[in-house]
Amino acid sequence: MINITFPDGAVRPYEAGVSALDIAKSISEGLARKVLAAKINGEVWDATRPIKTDATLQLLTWDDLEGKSTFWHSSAHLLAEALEAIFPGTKFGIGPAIEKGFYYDIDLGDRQITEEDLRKVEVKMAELAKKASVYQRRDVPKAEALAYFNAKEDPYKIDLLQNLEDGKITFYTQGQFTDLCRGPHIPNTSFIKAIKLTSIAGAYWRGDEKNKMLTRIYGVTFPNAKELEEYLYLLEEAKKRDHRKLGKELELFTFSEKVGLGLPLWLPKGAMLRERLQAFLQKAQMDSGYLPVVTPHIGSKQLYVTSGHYEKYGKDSFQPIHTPEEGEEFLLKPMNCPHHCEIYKASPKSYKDLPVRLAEFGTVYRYEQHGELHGLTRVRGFTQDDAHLFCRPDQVKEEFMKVIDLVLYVFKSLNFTDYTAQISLRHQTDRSKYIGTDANWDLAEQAIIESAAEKGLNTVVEYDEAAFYGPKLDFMVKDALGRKWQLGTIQVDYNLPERFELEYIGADNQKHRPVMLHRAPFGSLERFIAVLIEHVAGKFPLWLAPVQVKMLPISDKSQAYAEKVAELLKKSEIRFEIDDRNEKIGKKIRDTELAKIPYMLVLGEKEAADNVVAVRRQSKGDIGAMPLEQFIHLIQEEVNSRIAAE
RNA sequence: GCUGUUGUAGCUCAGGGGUAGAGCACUUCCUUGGUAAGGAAGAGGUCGUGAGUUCAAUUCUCAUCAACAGCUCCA
Repeated sequence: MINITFPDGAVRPYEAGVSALDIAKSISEGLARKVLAAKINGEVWDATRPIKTDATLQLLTWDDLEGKSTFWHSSAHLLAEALEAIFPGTKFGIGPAIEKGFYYDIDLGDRQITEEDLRKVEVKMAELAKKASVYQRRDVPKAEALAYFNAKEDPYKIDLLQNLEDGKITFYTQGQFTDLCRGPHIPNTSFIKAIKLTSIAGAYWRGDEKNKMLTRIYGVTFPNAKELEEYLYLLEEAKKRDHRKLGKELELFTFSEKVGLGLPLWLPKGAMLRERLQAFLQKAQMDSGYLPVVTPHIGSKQLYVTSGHYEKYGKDSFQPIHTPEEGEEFLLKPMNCPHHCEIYKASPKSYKDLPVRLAEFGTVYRYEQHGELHGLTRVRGFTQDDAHLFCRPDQVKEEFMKVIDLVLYVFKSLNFTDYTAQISLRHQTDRSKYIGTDANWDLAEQAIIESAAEKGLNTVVEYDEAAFYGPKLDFMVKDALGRKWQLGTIQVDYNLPERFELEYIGADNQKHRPVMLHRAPFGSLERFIAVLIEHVAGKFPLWLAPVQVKMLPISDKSQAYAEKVAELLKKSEIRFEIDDRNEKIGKKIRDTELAKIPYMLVLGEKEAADNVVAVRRQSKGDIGAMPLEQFIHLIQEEVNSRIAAE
């Protein structure tokens, strides 16, 4: 008999050789039907694999991340089985689970696969899934494995086998298909109820462009049809919310080939949105003791040689700007921090002056690879809501906490309620690649961990993810469609104070080196606005909406009244437009609704006579007539409370 | 940067070896209309750019640029 420890701490005896599935059955049949895999002593196993020693057990279902990835990995095998049935002789690369689904890289020889073929493959997969083929695990000696794939003439699997140790090789077979695979897999194919092959793409073998290009088929599967429907709905919704599409429709920004790739042009409405966001953060920063600074868009190359950025990124960046003066070279600034270091140095600092918090909406230029440019999320010129905090080592934690507060305030104000924080620390053992003393690193890492804990953040710790110059905390937010985006970041830096020889005079009258914190709650305005557009589907909260109110005169008889109302709105700093086109009211309302403008005022002779405005709220409809003062009050209330749209 | 797909009016798109079409937007006129599309007329395009094949290229071929998707990258 062996002892199995359950997640709740309960320990129960079982026959040696029992499987997780057997154990699930002993609890309830319903549970057994849901089990996809199991975590045995922290390792994910097949639910059917015999357990021979004492172990801790956690059953994995569709609700667990590992359950899902096992499910999708098994689906990749099902895809392979279907492909082999339809296209005999297909060579297989790798077929892993990914964040949302799975893919399989295949070599079809001279054959081309089309979208229509995918539909056929889906049908075949569904047919094979119904057979409830068991995923059979088998240990295979290396020689036998090589012989198998030699016979199958599959060069990719042979390539994979070269790197595997004899005695640790396993095959999985389901139905007619056998694959080299570490596993684990779901009990049988019948769990896969809903199948969607989403796209075909090229991908190099082992991700190396020197290798052959394989065909990659992406897919996603679900344990029931409803989840697939939801997934398809989200895909469609994501398409509708795409910031590139909405940016064009709502006249927020554009690009011009003449101006250059990845260099966004902000249209008046987009610029208004940007300025509202900046004003919002500026106010919050002012309240938190930040000092605004302004620095130029270029800087001497020497500045970046000093900072070390030139050495690290110089070749891959915009090349230096030359001047008529021989030997002078300038760089478009890729970062604001070196400039800010020089501002810090402009006057001697006492320990009493610290922390010094320098803030700037600094526009930086980075030569992103051509293929990486994407809407506003990856551009070559963008504005960081940057700030650098210069503090004493003993102030790091307190400053960190304050920055966390600021970031959370920003998220809350913009209605991002679901976020996690990733703490990126040094490699656990290898410390060779980091700059700064161990004592300072320990201090900073502790500071981050403690502040995150004290703020009650939902955190993930990642080792070996720190920058060479210091540990960091990144905020990942989930948008309204559940997609994750990395936004704000807080980083500790020991490198730049060293390189720029920053100092302060301590209470001991000795020179000391300050610690620097980089932080950006938005990250970049471009990227943040892109995420915001998709999060709110273009329906900005009133406090950000480029146009808050659209006035719709019923006919030109009401034009004068609209202009009178306009005067008063202007005095109250409300952003409005008048639709004075020769159109009927229904048409004006429709166009304004589609432009996602929060409020409409329908103004006719009736309103003029009663001295009121007839208010209509975007996507809610008519909310009745009221005196103008009351409407203005309503707007101001909504702006001040930063209520989210809808 | 690599691979694939695409490039026709401001936008969304149809077409196709004999120099172009729709809807929306725009202009003018009629209409002065009450809570999601009133009517008519008009204007607007070297069919991404360059070269080749052809009597003839926007259409076919090649190159190039850009967008999109994927891969690699991101201070």
